[in-house]
Amino acid sequence: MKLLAQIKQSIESYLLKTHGIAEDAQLILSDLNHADFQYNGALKFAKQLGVAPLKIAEEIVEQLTQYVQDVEIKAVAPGYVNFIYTQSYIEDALAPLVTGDVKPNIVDKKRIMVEYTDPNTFKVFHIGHLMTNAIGESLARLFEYGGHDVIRANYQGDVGRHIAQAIYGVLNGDIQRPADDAPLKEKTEYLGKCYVYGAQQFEASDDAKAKIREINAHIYNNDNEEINAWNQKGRNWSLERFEELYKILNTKFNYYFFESQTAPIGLEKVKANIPSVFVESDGAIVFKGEEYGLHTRVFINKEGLPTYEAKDVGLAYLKHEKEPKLNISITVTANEQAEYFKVMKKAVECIDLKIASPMMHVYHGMMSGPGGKKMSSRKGDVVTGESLIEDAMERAREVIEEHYKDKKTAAEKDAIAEAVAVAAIKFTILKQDSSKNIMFDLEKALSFEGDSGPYLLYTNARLCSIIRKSSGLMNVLGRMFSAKKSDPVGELERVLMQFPIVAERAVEAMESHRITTYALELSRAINSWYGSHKVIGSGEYEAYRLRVVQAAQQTLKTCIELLGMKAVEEM
RNA sequence: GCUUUCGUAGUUCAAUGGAUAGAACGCGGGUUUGCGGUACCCGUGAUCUAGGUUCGAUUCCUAGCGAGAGCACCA
Repeated sequence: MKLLAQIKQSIESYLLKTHGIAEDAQLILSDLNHADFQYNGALKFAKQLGVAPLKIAEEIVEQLTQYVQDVEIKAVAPGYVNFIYTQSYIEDALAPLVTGDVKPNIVDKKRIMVEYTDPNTFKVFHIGHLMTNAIGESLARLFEYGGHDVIRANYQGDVGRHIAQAIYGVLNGDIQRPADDAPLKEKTEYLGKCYVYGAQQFEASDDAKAKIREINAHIYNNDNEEINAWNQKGRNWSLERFEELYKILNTKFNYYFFESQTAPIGLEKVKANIPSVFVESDGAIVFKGEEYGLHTRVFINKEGLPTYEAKDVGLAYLKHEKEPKLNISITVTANEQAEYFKVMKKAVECIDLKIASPMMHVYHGMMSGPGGKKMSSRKGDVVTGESLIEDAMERAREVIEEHYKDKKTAAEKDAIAEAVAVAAIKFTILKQDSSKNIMFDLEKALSFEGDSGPYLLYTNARLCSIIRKSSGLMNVLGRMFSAKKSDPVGELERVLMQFPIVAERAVEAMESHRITTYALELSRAINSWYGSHKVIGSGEYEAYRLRVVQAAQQTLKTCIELLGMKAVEEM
């Protein structure tokens, strides 16, 4: 927003000229009881300059008052500079909010790749994938909103021991195979069961362990027809099923990378850097992280096969080959990989600094159930990402069915139920600082009351309903507006004005939960306003209030979409 | 053991080193002829402990206690 940028710049130039301080003057939100926003630099520099903070604040106010008329500026003890928008400025500022033209003020545009979701063929899509997907997608949307160039990538595991374990299960387990024309979901469930069986046998029996190793070697060498056929078939089933899920989750990717592509590249890069970076140890090729305060990890195992580590080295090269001009290359995973990622990145750095420098790890906490237990895909007995989506949809369908009875077609109701279910799940994941662990309470996530995804959608739908009912008026709003009466600016208008500052900070800090928190606050303000302001039929206030409704709806919709949800107009 | 992340109402979460620590659920009490009550309003209640830095600490530093995660051929 122009005004904010102008104020920021004025403060910066004042500090530089008068006090010789080069400062990135951050304007921050204030408690609405005090002001709309504030600058706290006077408190920060008072000591350093040997001047009373209030005096500096007063000087800043004096400086700014010369240039700026749209806000009231006050210096307040002990040294805050408070800014309060004028009524007329807020009335004017509603217009760009209505059209959605408010964008964060990000100067430094970057090219950013975000890699997220990363499920493995033959395995179920579990809750961790759901989390990574929700977080990665909302980050990507945030970056786009901030004006950055965004590339979405998904790195799917289609080789490795887990496949061998699954195929062992297919060939040796006594598990009912689905028919050729069975739904994809049944097919992938079958593969999941085979994997669980194979993984259990791997631990339980030396004979199975040997056979699985053999199968794994066959996969890498591509030299056994039956194994190849199952590998192909299972891979296709899984990938097609994942696409169904991505669609439900409102995600699309620009690039799909596969471990089968990265493995040979990684193998070659690692081998080419022995012994300068990697060394042989106990029959394996390892990277000694201890020299950098990290730990040692195996990149090529005894059998000469690349591990996850080597494949990730290959992935780094593959990304660079496809997108050589990346400023930032983000990988979103669970925090259990935090230490791993440091070692892997350091190894890539030792090979080629240029490849490693954009690499950045964004990790999220682990999700646990109300019992506090880790949710794992290895033991079988778990809530999966798929089952969670299904449960949520089923619950949402009941409510929607109850609400609409036979007023809408089944397809319409289904679409609404899907949007509500996805919002419920994503909200739970995105409502808090994502690096912390998440306690997932199924009941609470699906609840339609209080802090929840459905609450945001409901608020939006309420506003849409008013807009629909006033469609005739909307067209003439522009010319009616200035001639009619406005309400005194209240909480809702002022919360709306906070959006640019919130969005800017969310983009810079890469923190989607700031959008969630704001969306909740906005929704509360909207519902509260709704209770005390009649819109349609409010006579001379109608035009102004409709504009407030439009600005609020547009802003809330933007928030909902930044979180990767669908802002349905009815629910 | 080492490394790492975290510790805020009864519960689940907020708060660039700044003003009276902000919500939701729960609990108690209210609001309807006005556009969607899946809403709104009022009340209730919290910064793990001990030091330190600072005009000022939930935030930064140190130690302790407690919880999660990682630490060699899985991903």
